[in-house]
Amino acid sequence: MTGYNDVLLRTALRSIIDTAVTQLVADGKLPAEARIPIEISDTRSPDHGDFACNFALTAAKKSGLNPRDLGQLLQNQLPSGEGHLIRSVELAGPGFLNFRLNPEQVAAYLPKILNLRCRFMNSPSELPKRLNVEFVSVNPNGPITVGSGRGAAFGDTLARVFEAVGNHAEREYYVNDGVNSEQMRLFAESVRHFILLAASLPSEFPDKGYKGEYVSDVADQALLDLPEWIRILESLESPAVVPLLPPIREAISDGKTLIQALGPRLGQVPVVAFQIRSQELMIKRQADDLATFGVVYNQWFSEQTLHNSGRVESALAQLEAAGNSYWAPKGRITAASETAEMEPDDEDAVASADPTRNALWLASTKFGDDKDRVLVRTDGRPAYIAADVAYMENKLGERKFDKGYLILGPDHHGYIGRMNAVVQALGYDLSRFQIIIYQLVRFLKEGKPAPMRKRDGNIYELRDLIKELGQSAAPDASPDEQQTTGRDVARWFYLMRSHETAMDFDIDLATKQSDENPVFYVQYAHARICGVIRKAQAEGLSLPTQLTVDQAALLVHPKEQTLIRKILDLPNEVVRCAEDYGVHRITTYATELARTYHHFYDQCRVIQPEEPALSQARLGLCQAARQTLASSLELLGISSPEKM
RNA sequence: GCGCUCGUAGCUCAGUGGAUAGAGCAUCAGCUUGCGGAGCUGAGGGUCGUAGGUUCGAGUCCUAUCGAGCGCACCA
Repeated sequence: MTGYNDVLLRTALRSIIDTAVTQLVADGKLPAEARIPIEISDTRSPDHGDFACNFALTAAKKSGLNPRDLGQLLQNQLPSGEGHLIRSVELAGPGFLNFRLNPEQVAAYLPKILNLRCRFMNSPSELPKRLNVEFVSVNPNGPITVGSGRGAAFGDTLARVFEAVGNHAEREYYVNDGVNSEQMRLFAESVRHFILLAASLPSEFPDKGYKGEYVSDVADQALLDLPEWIRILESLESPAVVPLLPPIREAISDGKTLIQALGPRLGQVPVVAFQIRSQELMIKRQADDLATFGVVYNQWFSEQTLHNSGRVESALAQLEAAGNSYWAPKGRITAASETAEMEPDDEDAVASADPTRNALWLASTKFGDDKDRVLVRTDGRPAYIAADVAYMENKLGERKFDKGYLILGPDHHGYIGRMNAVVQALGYDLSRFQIIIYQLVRFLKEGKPAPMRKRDGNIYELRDLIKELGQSAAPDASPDEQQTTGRDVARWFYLMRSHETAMDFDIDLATKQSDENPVFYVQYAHARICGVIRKAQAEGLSLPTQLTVDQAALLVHPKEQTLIRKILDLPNEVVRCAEDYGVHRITTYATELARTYHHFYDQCRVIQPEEPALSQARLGLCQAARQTLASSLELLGISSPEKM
């Protein structure tokens, strides 16, 4: 079985050097401490060769030699010259070893790449892991905003990267649908207000209610789908709603709306019914928007099911049994490094005197959190974090994921301490849980920050951004094509920067100058290759899906060599991304690969009837470049057009 | 006040402890009787916020400091 490690040029070099060092140690020329991990790096300029190694510098002290002498020793030990991967080794500067490779040896990797097709494969030495990536998870009382877009693009691409290196990655969305949520009730009351208004019934807009356009959208939609109302009202099992059922049933066959069905009796529909229906509609809207963005979840996990199934209760019992929670009055300060003693007010004094008004606390300071957290409030209702405890137990215990990742926005970094504490309080190793925080993305319109805050009635939604980018970048395209283009541009812009950096997204620039967009530069390279392949086939050349080593050995032109080496680097980049989550490097890589191809194209004519063998070899190189570009774009969730 | 994150070219940002700090956009100058010019070549542009420290070597690691953003609920 061929794994990606077998096609890594760097891996081969590393192993050659490692073997040489091992031999030197065995011969007693180096102490055993000199055996350190080998690093292969790019050279700064072609004058320095193809690859460099800093072994002599890093291992000098441990070997008791000066770097130049150590470099000399290693240089003499390395196999090089005709027939070897390494043609020559140079000792340079303070002790770098610079390698020049034999071109035909490099070209021999091309057939391996072609055999792999577009797929990465798991390294045979490691078992695939079951990973869970939770991201976006905004409450079902608002749409997917352009702010959440960064988390959506990042989380989805990270999952793709995990899969590319051979793991199973499940994308998960946690739905905060707890029926006791005050925010959700307020959202339901807002929707209800719009519906009563539409029915010309008296209604007052709730205090601090939700105003955005999407709220009235949800209200409009809620009026249709009468069977859903039947289902919800029946599930309430309340005698009060029984009289409402017949008129709704009747209206279904007449094709009427809820208003026409109930008229003034609309006011008798309980708020909880509005809460369930508006929540369902909001979740569907979120799922639709994310699907448009290329993000499809394996699991929409409902918080309420944790309460209904008793999992919250049992998780809390588990904490208590482990001694990681305790009952104590309100306002108790438990931080170990205490500076400001809080004076209990009168109400606290009453609570302290009355044990029935104690709250259940998570002893999270035991696990490094800066304060203990309330699990169950003094009124007996579970706090939000109680469901989190059950959810974490469900992920790591019940569903047994090897590792859970939680992607959060910059406003949530306060969660790190408490969530890490929850994991440990449940008895799990912290290595099975990782929170990744992405930084703020600020949208500029006409040079000013574009408003996108929830509940200000002026929400900038992800769907708007996709539409806007698609229309301006492809004004003559069909709506479907515009949507794809908008998605491609948006995902690229979100992903081209490190998730650790706060970035500005200048919408005017992204729309006006979309022709100059780097995503088109990369996609154009792919389309150009497809054009060359089409032309070659029209001229009777066959597209090689396989090359022999002898055929590939013709590819010794510097631009061909650079292109092959760049192609071989993708697995290396992907592995790094899986390790440190820096998925933005894929965009950098794709841009570099596209540029390297354009350079090759400029100097190496592919289709040359008088040179059939070379044409075939170059066509094989084109195919490998096309595969690799398409793989990179696929990791980013961006399309690889064959024509533009 | 405590905590997290970030300060790199005019702008937006890359940058595995390594050699002369890079790309895109913007500015300027060039390239085509040939496979897609949405391309290629070149030029200008930098006190890597500041000051110490660690080491053979620091944009990168540590400390301090200045500046910016965000978070510090019996909300979810």
